[in-house]
Amino acid sequence: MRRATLSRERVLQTAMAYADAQGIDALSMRRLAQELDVVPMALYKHVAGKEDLLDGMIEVVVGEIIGATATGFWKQDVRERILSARKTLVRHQWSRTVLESRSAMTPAMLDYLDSLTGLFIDGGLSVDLTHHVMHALGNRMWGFSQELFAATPRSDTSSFTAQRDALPRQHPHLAQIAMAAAHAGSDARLGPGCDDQFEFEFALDVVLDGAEILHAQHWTSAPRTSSGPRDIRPR
Amino acid sequence: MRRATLSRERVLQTAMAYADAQGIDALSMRRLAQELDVVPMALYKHVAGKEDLLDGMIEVVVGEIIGATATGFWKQDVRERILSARKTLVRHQWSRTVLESRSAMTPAMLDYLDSLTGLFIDGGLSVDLTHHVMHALGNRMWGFSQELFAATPRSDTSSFTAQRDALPRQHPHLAQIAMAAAHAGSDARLGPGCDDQFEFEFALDVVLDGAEILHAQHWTSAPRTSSGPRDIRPR
DNA sequence: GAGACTAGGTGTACTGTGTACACCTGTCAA
DNA sequence: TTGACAGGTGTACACAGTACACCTAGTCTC
Repeated sequence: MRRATLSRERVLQTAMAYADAQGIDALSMRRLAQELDVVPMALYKHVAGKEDLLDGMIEVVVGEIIGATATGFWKQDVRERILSARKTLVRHQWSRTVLESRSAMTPAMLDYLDSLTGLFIDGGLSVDLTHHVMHALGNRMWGFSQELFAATPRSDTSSFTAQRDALPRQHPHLAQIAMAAAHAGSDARLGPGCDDQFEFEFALDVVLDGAEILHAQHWTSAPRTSSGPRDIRPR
Repeated sequence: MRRATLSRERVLQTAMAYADAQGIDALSMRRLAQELDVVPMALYKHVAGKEDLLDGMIEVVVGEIIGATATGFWKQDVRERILSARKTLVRHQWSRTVLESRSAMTPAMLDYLDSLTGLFIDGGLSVDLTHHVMHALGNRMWGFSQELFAATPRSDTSSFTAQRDALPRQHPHLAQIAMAAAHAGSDARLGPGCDDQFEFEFALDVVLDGAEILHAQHWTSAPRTSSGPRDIRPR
């Protein structure tokens, strides 16, 4: 008589669907329970708590990332793997925020990380260089970077237009960029004028190309002088 | 008779000190009020709400970033400015999280952004290239990147050591990196084995060096083919 | 001085959150 | 038949942010 009985699986799936539709902030234990036609505390039989719920959701998302077929070229393989990760994470907007908020790694995250690392090492990069390039990738390895410009200037409604008009005077350089982007993009605002996908790939390629150069130069991390890889120079 | 009367200034300062000491999660309107020997609602006469409080705190932190003295070399200027930002943000650990959670820009953020942009443009980089390089920097421009490896594997206490022992088998590539880092660093864990500052500067330099190369090549963004700057090649 | 205005601290109360804990109930093994 | 147990229920608590009505002390004007 019970409606399709609960399970961790079903809890996670419903939570994800809800977060997809209503946003991660709208997802509370109570709402989720309601969504499942169940009393809030019922969830705790399948999930240790909210933290565990979020961990579980991330686990599912990361598990959805499909591996790339090896081409033999590490750079291309890494590129495709990360763009594939991006596709997955973009389907679930909330995962960016949640992933960032997590402080411990889940098994699926470790798997992804390890396989990505493997692409570099198997491609011939030194362990040393691979390590630092992974750091350089940062969260980009998950398929997103901080879309900083997505943050529009303060929208106090009142001061907004004022600030917008004053922008060229107060922030001439930002105005230049905004206008250039507006020329190629949709409208004049700082954010939506940018092509997220393009920006992402640009940044990704800067890092991968840098890695390739350092690799070709047999770069090795100095005995921690903290001066970085300052030996890349054009020509 | 009133103890040193409240002010937005004092509210923000106290909030920052509290967050510095107790962490951002411990900071609630009620705790903050208590800290100021005042009833919670008193804060709302100086701050519109919690969001505004956080915005204000960020405003102060970002305002603390000191400008660099121009050397005439854009790359070095940018580098120093960002490392200076890093120094400031590192003093207030919580600012990383808060900055990321903000969805709108505050005036101080716009100022910083504009001045950073100016360093590129005044250095001779095209507006186009500057734009994309800013994106490539991402949050690194604020002095932090996602310290991904800071997240240790699940610490279930029980499964932790098990997982640690099994790591070389299940995640051979991560194990390689961990061992290499342990050799140079402190202990064998994935996180603390890394020198945060070094990693940060490495990543920063990869991006800046990439920018320099593209600049020297008179790079220009293709008519949005979304294929990125794939024309950097060693030799 | 007298009254009004006001900036700013107070008190109470409401909604929403995560979750501890005791409880009930249906299923299945012995 | 029994009784263990997996899993859904109900109540209750502490904590969050904040709306709203209130009080109070200082200042400004006549």
